[in-house]
Amino acid sequence: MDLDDVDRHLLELLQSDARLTFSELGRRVSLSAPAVTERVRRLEHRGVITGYSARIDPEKLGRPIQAIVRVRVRSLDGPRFRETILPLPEITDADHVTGDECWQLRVHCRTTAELEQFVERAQRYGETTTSLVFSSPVRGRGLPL
Amino acid sequence: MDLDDVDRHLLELLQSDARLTFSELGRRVSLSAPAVTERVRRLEHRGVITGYSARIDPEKLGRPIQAIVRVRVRSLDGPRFRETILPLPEITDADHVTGDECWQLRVHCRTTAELEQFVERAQRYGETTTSLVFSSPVRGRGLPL
DNA sequence: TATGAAAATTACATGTC
DNA sequence: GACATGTAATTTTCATA
Repeated sequence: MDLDDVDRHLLELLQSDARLTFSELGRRVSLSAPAVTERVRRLEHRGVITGYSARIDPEKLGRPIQAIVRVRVRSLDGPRFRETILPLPEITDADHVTGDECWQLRVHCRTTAELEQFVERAQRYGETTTSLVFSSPVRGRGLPL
Repeated sequence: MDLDDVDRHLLELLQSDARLTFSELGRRVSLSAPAVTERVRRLEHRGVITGYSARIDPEKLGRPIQAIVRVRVRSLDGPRFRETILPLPEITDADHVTGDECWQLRVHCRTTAELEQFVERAQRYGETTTSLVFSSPVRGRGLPL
């Protein structure tokens, strides 16, 4: 995926502040704004950059309970699990992984009662293991460039 | 954290595209650009918005191996684990959780050999369980508003 | 590099307590 | 009247052909 040093620099800058203007990016990488715009467009187009998002504190949105729920989904239940569980809005991340606890979900709930209810629903598709998150010292840290 | 409907609307818009201009946000929520700017600044200042970041495809950066590594860190080793493992650049997320597998790490490696090396380093602090990520049907989905 | 658009800043209006 | 929150007008900066 031949990225040159300037591309990598731009990715690094956008990873830490996605709202930097093209002009500002240009200053930081010593290029004109149009040149930067073109590079960023290309990075988007090639799928290197897949989007830009605001990070929001779940607590401030009234969802202080964060948990990681692992589910040993029985193989026949896979499709139904995907259809009914993955769209639930309290899920922010869902990974399909190796091992027999084959799904791993990050959920953000308003209360422990809501978490209990979520786990009960997930349990219809297999055994679950739930860990409450105390803290996340690293969250969405940028990849090295 | 009293957020009104406009705040929620702005958060939703910025969650799905953090590069929208204030003018564009203003159009979408039927408010003037300065009014929107003021609201967004307040949301940032109150810590509701904690930042803006570009999402980048790890594969396109030459890191196709993604894994979730759980570590049963022995309590005395906690501080050293934080100091030496958490800063490793292949980690994008680290959660401290309940249960005896008390740390959960998401790592992105260039090769399985690199993952092996990572796991060996982590193992100095306790037993590990590693799951390779096949796919992540939900990644960083916005919270409901 | 030139243009039209957007951002920052200032001044002023409105509504609520 | 004081405060929060909005609009309007102006200048500077930015996006883009």
